[in-house]
Amino acid sequence: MTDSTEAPRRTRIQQEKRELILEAALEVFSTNGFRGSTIDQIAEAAGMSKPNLLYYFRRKEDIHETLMERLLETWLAPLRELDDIGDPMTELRSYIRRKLEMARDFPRESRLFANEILQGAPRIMPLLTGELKTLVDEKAAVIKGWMRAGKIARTDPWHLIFAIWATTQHYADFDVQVRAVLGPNRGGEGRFEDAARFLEQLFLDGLKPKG
Amino acid sequence: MTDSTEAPRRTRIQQEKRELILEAALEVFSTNGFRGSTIDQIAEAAGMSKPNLLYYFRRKEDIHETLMERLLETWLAPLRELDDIGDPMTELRSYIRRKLEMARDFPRESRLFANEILQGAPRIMPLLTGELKTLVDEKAAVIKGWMRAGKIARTDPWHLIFAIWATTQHYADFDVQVRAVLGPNRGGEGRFEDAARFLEQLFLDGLKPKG
DNA sequence: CAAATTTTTGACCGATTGGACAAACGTTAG
DNA sequence: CTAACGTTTGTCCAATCGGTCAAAAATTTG
Repeated sequence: MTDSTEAPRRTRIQQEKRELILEAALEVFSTNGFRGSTIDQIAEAAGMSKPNLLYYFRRKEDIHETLMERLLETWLAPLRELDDIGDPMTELRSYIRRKLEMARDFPRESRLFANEILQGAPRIMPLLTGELKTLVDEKAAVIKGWMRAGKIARTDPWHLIFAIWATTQHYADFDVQVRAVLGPNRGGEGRFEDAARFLEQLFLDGLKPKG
Repeated sequence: MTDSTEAPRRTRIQQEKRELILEAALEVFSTNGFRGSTIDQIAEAAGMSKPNLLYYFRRKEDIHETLMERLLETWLAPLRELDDIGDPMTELRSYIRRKLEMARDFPRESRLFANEILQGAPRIMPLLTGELKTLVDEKAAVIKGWMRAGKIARTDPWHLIFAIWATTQHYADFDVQVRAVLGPNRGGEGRFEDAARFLEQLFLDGLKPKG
C-alpha cells in the first residue's frame, strides 16, 4: 500500500477534496492566469473556505504545480502515439484529429498551458528544454524518415509540428475570437467539424508528395 | 489646433510622457497580463513614480485600454491590405509573410492581444463581434471569389484566415517554447526564415488549384 | 462509549495592491 | 519679481492578497 513515488499516502477524503480543488483551480487559473487568480476564487469555486483549501494545498503555487504536472502528460500523449508503423499520411491525419479533439474537449487545459507559455514559462521551462525537446526531436526524426522514403513532401519537421500545435490549439486558446468572428450560426457546435475538414485539406494536400 | 476627435489637447510633455508610459506598459502587460501587472512595475519601467504615472493616466485600466485601441488598428492592417487586385496566390503569400514579420517585430503586441483573448476578451469583446467580424467577413468574401474563379483551391475562407493567424502568431506567443524545442542552434535568428519557408510551402501547396 | 485523529472554520496578520491628495517643485508669461 | 500653471513627489488609505493559527467540529479508531 506504500506509494512507489515520493507522494505521501492520503486518505480517501483527501483524495476527493484534492481532486475537487484541482478541478476548480483549472477553471480559475485557465481564465485568469496564475497571478490573476486568487485562492479565494478557487476556494469558492470548490465550495470550501480558504483555510480549508490551504489545508490540502499549503501554497497557491502547489496547486498550479500539480495541475501543470498532470497536464503535460496528457497533453503530449497524442504526440507520443505518433508512430513509425502505419501509413505516414494516416498517422499525421489522426494526430491532427486527436489534437483538435483535445482542443474541443479540454480547452481549459489548453488555455492553462498557453497562459504559462505566454508569460515566459517561468514554472516549466526545464520541462520544455528537457522532456519536450527530446520528444519533439525524436518525432521529428521519424517524420524525416518518412520524407526520405518519399512518403510525404520534404519540409521542416519541427515547424510542421509547430503548425499542427498552433492551428489546433487556436480553437481552444482563441475560442472567443473564433466564435465572435464566425457568428452565431457557423460558430456553433459544428465549428470543430468545419475546422477538422479545413485542416485536413490544408495539411494533407500541402504535404502530398509530388509524385 | 483643436483635435478633430474627442481626445483632449495635450502639452508636448504630456505627449512624450504618455508615450513613455505606454511603451513601458506594453512591456509589462504583455509578459504579466493585466491583473498580473502592477502600476508600480509600469512606473518603474517608465522611470517615474507611481503618483506621477497616475497623473497622466488616471486608472490602470486607462493605460490598457489606450494600448488595446492602438494595437488593434496596426494589428489588422495586414488583413485590410489583402486586396482583390493582384494575383490571389501572391496576395495570400504576402499576407502570410507580413503577419510573420509582425510576429517577429512586434511580439509584445501579439502577446498582449493573446492575453486579452485568452481571458475571454472582457475588454474588447464588442470589437471582436463588430469591427473584426465585419472585416473578416469582407475578406472571406474576397477569398471566396478567388475560389469561384478557380484561382485557389476551394476551402473554408474563415478557417483559412484562422490558420494563418494561428501559425504566424505562434512564433510570437509561444516564442519561448519554439526556442526551447529548436535549441540554441536552430532557435537563433534564422528561425523566422525557416518558419517563412515552411509556411509558404504548407499554405501554397495546400491551396494550389488541382489543375 | 471515549480517545485519537482528521477536517473545518473564524479571526487574524503582514505585505501588496490601486488610487487619492495636498504640498512641493519647476516653468513660463506678464 | 510674481502670479499662474503644469509637473512631481511623499504620505496616506481602504481593499485585497497569500498565508497562519488556535480552536471547534466531524470523523475514525479502540
